[in-house]
Amino acid sequence: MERSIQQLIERYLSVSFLVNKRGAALMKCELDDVTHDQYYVLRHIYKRGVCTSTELADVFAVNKSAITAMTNRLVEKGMIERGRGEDDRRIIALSLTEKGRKWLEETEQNVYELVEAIMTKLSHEEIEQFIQTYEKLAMILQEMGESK
Amino acid sequence: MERSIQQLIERYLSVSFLVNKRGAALMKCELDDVTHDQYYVLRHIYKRGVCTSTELADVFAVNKSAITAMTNRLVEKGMIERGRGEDDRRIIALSLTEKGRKWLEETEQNVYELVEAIMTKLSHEEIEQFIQTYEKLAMILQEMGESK
DNA sequence: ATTAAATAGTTAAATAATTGAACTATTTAG
DNA sequence: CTAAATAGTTCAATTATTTAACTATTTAAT
Repeated sequence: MERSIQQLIERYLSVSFLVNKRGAALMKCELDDVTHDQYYVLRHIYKRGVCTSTELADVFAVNKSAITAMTNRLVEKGMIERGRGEDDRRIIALSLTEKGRKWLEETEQNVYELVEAIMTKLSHEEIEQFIQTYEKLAMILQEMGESK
Repeated sequence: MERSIQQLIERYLSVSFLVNKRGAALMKCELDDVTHDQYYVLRHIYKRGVCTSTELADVFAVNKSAITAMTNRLVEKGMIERGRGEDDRRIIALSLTEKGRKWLEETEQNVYELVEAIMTKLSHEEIEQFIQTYEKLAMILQEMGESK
């Protein structure tokens, strides 16, 4: 393997790990009762309107039983609710409760301010370029996941 | 908050979550018995030669007791060992066993190949720029974590 | 020099995330 | 119309994590 590539990989492994851990730790401060993963479940349902366990399991790249456990906790907390599908009765539609929607909208404000405080230390172009590359990586990973 | 910034934040939250989850899922395939977090503990000790619980807790941004639990498992697996410090007897130096060192060196090969397969779908300059920005973010997060 | 405060690490109890296998209920296809 | 596929749950086990209480050791203040 080429030496310069190897160094890039080494740097990537170290820095991605660091940023994820520290980023999650900072975000946790804004999320009172809700965990980091639960926050992303709520976000996804909010953006979709309704969604299914299977869809969440695909997005999160985990087993469906992990989603069952997480959604159980969110139902207990009164943040989401389950509704049977009309046409296909195997499907259970997950949606935010009023409480869940309100909580998310308020919390998004705080999270946005946190991320903004970090991002604005970089130039607009640098952020834009960074996110574009990140999105390319997301697509590459998606393809690799599907092909397996 | 400015609208374009808000969109960047939204994109960042979505994509960073996706890449982390899917990246971790892909990496797990290479790590047989060892978990994702344990792999990074081993990596950190390998790079440092020896290190302490407190140092790991700082790097991972978790409590020291979380580190105790993780290192216990790694000791059970025969990957690392604990050694009392000579000068300060409170300190316990963590180091890789021969087995741990060999396992890590072999596994790094596979992980590197995995990351390389992803990276080489982007241009060298794009990766370099991406990692540089990532490293800036890491520094910003570090400062924010310290000031709190 | 002795005591009080700080530091390094562990233990224990609780919660959360995750996997894998076995299971129920429903739908689709041969 | 039965067999296979799909959607979701349950259960048992493992891992990661937090918080509070604890032990052992070192540093600092009087």
